[in-house]
Amino acid sequence: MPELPEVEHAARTLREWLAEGPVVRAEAGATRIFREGGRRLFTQRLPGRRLSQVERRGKILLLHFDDDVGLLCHLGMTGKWVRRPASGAVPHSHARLALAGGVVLHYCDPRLFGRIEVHAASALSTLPAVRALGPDPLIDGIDPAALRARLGKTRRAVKAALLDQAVLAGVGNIYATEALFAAGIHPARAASSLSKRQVERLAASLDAVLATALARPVEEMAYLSEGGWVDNPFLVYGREGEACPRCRRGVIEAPVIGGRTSAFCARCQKAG
DNA sequence: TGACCCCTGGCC
DNA sequence: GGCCAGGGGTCA
Repeated sequence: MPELPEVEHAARTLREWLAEGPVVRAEAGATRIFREGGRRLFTQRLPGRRLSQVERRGKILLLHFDDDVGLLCHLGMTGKWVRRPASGAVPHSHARLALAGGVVLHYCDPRLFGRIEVHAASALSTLPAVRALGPDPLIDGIDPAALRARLGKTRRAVKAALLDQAVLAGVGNIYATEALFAAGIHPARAASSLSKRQVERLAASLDAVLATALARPVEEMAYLSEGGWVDNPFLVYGREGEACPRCRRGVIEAPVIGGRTSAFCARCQKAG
């Protein structure tokens, strides 16, 4: 999926699109995107509602509508919202919001790993899935001391720990990989073994990597392009076998850590 | 804490 | 035809 920068972009886009007018019709396919009862609530509660706010917490989108109607949307791996000027066939469209004026917003998700839930808008921020999230780098900032406290609790690989949404909300496989490279930390290092200085470097690297991604033009955001990105914008992610862009002498290795493909330069990122 | 599973599509 | 994929949930 989309990680924090891509979900933030989705939030900004939805904010813009939903300002065009109230929902006049809501349709939903019988897919597991909706958990029990969610599909019926979606089609019944959304019509007539006007958006008041779009929040992003980590990789979770929270849409607030009037009359206390709320949506929680997680894009999973391949979920995205697309806007079409009129109704018509859109591949993998599982939910639709037709707006006054004829525009239709489609939630498309080929792999069906995403989810949409209907809740009271006033209850969105206290949902268990939201409360379980750690600090959000964009909203709360990354406090090195707090990050160190959380990483210090586990001997898991630091790469795996960074993917834990209770540690930092919104960081995913790509940006964890890139930040560890920027900080010169081996992804398999035990999280609790990092020094104060290393965690400070990691916090700064996470900040920088996410800021760079947020500043990237929309059309270059990886998850938006149809067949992957045209030019891989990352330094080590997806570059197995290439020369290290920093030292030029190491070769990028791509081991699986914590069940996900990582990438690092063994010369720049010592196992310690 | 790691293995496995959920799905489909794109690429080699 | 097999392998891989940015998500997370569950189970032992």
